[in-house]
This record gives sequence, structure tokens and C-alpha cells, in this order.
Amino acid sequence: MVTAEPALTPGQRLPLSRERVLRTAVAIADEHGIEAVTMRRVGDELGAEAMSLYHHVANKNDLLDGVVDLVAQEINDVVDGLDTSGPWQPVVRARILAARQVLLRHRWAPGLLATRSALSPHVVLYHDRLVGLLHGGGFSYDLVHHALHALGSRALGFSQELFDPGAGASAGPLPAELAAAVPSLVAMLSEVAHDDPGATLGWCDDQTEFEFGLDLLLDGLDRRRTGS
Amino acid sequence: MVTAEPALTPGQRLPLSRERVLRTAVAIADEHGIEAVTMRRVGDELGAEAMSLYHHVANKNDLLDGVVDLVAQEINDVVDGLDTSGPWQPVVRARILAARQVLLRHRWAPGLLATRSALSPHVVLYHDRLVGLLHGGGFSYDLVHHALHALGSRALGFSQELFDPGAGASAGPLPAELAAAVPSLVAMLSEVAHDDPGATLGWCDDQTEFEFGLDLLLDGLDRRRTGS
DNA sequence: ACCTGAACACCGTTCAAGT
DNA sequence: ACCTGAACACCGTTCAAGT
Repeated sequence: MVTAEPALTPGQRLPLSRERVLRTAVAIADEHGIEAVTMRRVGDELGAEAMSLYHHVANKNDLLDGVVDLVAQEINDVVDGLDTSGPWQPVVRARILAARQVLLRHRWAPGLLATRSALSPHVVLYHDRLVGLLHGGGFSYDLVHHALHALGSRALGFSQELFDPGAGASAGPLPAELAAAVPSLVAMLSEVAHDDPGATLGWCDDQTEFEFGLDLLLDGLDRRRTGS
Repeated sequence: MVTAEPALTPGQRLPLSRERVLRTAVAIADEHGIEAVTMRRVGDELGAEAMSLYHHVANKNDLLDGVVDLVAQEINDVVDGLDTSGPWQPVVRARILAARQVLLRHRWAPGLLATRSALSPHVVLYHDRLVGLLHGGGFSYDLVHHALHALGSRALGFSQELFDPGAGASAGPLPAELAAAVPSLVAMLSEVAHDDPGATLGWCDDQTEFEFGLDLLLDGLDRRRTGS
């Protein structure tokens, strides 16, 4: 692998830092999944012992908090560059879809976000701007508050899918007995050919489905705003 | 603890079974959280060695799959008793709120559900009935399909909250510097007194907020159904 | 057939010791 | 100050051995 880093005299090594530790953890998660992020593995990747990490993060929980915040910062860096002029709805829509694009690069991030108890400063910042856009668009603060709860994880651009309703009943692997037990699903899937290769089993919505659900919510919120 | 079980001659013990293993795991999760469910702990609780469990579940992943399915079965037992006559919207609404009540007894379940890759038969069954109700209520299968994606985890009665937007900026613990950085959140929260004791930090929505979001979606779906 | 003890390969983390 | 090796208390799981 070709690297642009300045040559180091042998035996010299970049010193560890919280930032390097967190970025390395993100890289491991991107490549091998979040379960591959262990203290020993992060240390290895940095050419250090696992125990050395404890000089830069308090413990693994702190490391994961930092990782989440780093991803949220990446989202903020993108969405803060977007144009915010014009009606609230397309502005908010574009912002959420842009956040989604970032999360698609870190597919493990939504699941991790859901497990964090500490507030990520950058997640809070993201929502602050969203509140500002909604309030500026004519929402009462009370309706903004409801909107945040209603959007939930969708505000950051993803929705945690339980399962793809298509996956269980699509062509091959469904046993005949189960197929007979779920006639409505079978009927639905025989009509809705669900062969879109982008449709996955996990949390990752089809872009189309995500936008459908998002527009359902944004349309409804605008109707609540104007009083039906 | 008083128990109604029949007396056993000393040395005798209830034999293990997959069902007993799964129910014990659910009981431990209810009382001590899902992270307390370890093979050794489940074994202990049954008066057996951890290794004995492997005669009844393939491995821990299989155990957790079974636990999820058991909770989904509990949901189906409840919702299958509901009245399904009348317009689709109140029927579906009541069904989802009933499912939610079950999940409130197993607050660890939504998080676990999100991590399962295997399809739980009872989760599939639940959605099959929901598909039937929507189609019977006048939805095309195509719209039903969009609806399932749009409802996502809400169909089973919960929404994974990222964080309570109120928690970060409520009265006490917010540092002054962060407060200054999130003026819109502060403004919102000074207006929306968020002192409802039921409002929690985790995935668990306020009942009111859950219903608001649910009705937003159901209203929107009905509008799509009738063609605006 | 069902259950068990010892063992293995992992975890996160503590601590005393090195430079 | 920053980093390390050995050790500890946990995991899930395998395997040969018991009844």
C-alpha cells in the first residue's frame, strides 16, 4: 500500500492520540464490522499494545462514544454546507438525505448509535440545527418537539428495519408449511416483485422506501403545521 | 420465594428443555437486562452447567433467536384476540398499540430484535396479519409494501429513539458552553416543559409521542390510499 | 440420551514495572 | 509522560468423559 506519510527514521513511530485511536476504530468498523473493533485489534492496527489505548480513551465505552461523535461530525460537515433558503420542507428533506449518504458509508453506525447512553455533542448539534430550520419554517416549538420524536432515527437518515418483508417470502428458501401460514405476505410478494438488488435484509432501507416514509412524515408534519 | 411446583424427591430435578431455557433467558433479561443473559448465568438459574444448554439450543445465537420468537409469540397471543371489524385505521392502530404494551414488559426486546439476522416465524406471522388488514382495508399490495417499510419498527409498537431531545438541554447538567452552541434546542425546551417523568432517555417513547408519530404515518397512508 | 468438568481462545481491564 | 507485559475475571464453545 502506497502511503504519502513522511518517512520516519527506523524505530520512530507516530505517537498515539485520541484522534488516531478513534479514526482507526472507524476504519476497522468500516472494513470488518463493529464487532471487529476490540481494544487489542485497534492497538494492533496502530502498532501498539491494547493497554496503550487507555492513555487516550477512558475505556471501550468512551472509545465507542468517540467513534459515534466522529461519524456525527462527518454528517455535520456535510449538511452544514447545504443551502437553507426557501421553504422548510425541501431544505429539511435534502438535509436528511445528505445525512443518510454519510451513514451509508458507515453502516454499522446506526446500530452503535442506538446503544450509546451518552449524548454525542455532534448529534445534539445536528438536532439543534434541525430544530432551527423547522421553527424558522413556521413550526411552533411544541410541534418541533413532536416532529423530532416522530422522525426519530430518520432525522439522521436511517431507519432500523426489523426485516425486509420481502426477504422471508421471496422465491426460494421459504418452506411450504410456512408459506401456507402467511398467505397475505405471499400474496403481496407475488404482486410486488421484490427483486431490487439494492433491497437488503438489514437496517438499510431501499432509498426509495426511505424517501417514501420520509415524505409521509414531512407531508404530515406540514399539514399539522398549517392546521390541516 | 413461594412456588406452586409439585414437590420433587431430593436429587430429582425438572429436566431441561428448549422451552425452559428460553423462558429462563427471558426472565433474566426482564430482571437484569439482556447483557446479563450469558450461557453460564442461564445454566446457573436452571441449576445446570452452561454446557448442558447446548443440548437444547445450538449456540447462543440460536438461544437469542428463540428468545425473540418467544416475545413475538407473546405479542401475537395478545393481538390475535383483538376485534378486527370496522375501518382499517382504528383496527391497525389498536393492534400496534397492543403490541407496544407487550414490548414495554420486555424493554430489551426491541434492541435485540434489531440485531437478529434470522427471521423469527412469529414476527413474520405478525406482519402477515398486518398485511391482511391493510389489504382488506383497501390498500393495494404495492402500498402495503411501502407501508411496512414506512412503519418499520413502529409496526411492532416501538421506535428506537436516538436520544430524548429534551434530556440534553433540560434544566441542570448542560454545560454553559454547550448551551450557547445549541440555541434552538434551548429555546425549544424552555417553551416545551419536558418534565414528564415518563419521558426517558432510551428507546422508550412517551406513549403520547409514539401515538403522535403513529397517527402521522397512518393518516398519511390513508391519504395515499384514497389518492389524496 | 442427557449432563458435566477441564480446557481453549478470546474479551475488557488492572497494576506494577519499564523508558 | 507515555507505553508495556503479565495477570485477572470474565465470555462462548469444544471435547472427552461420565451416567
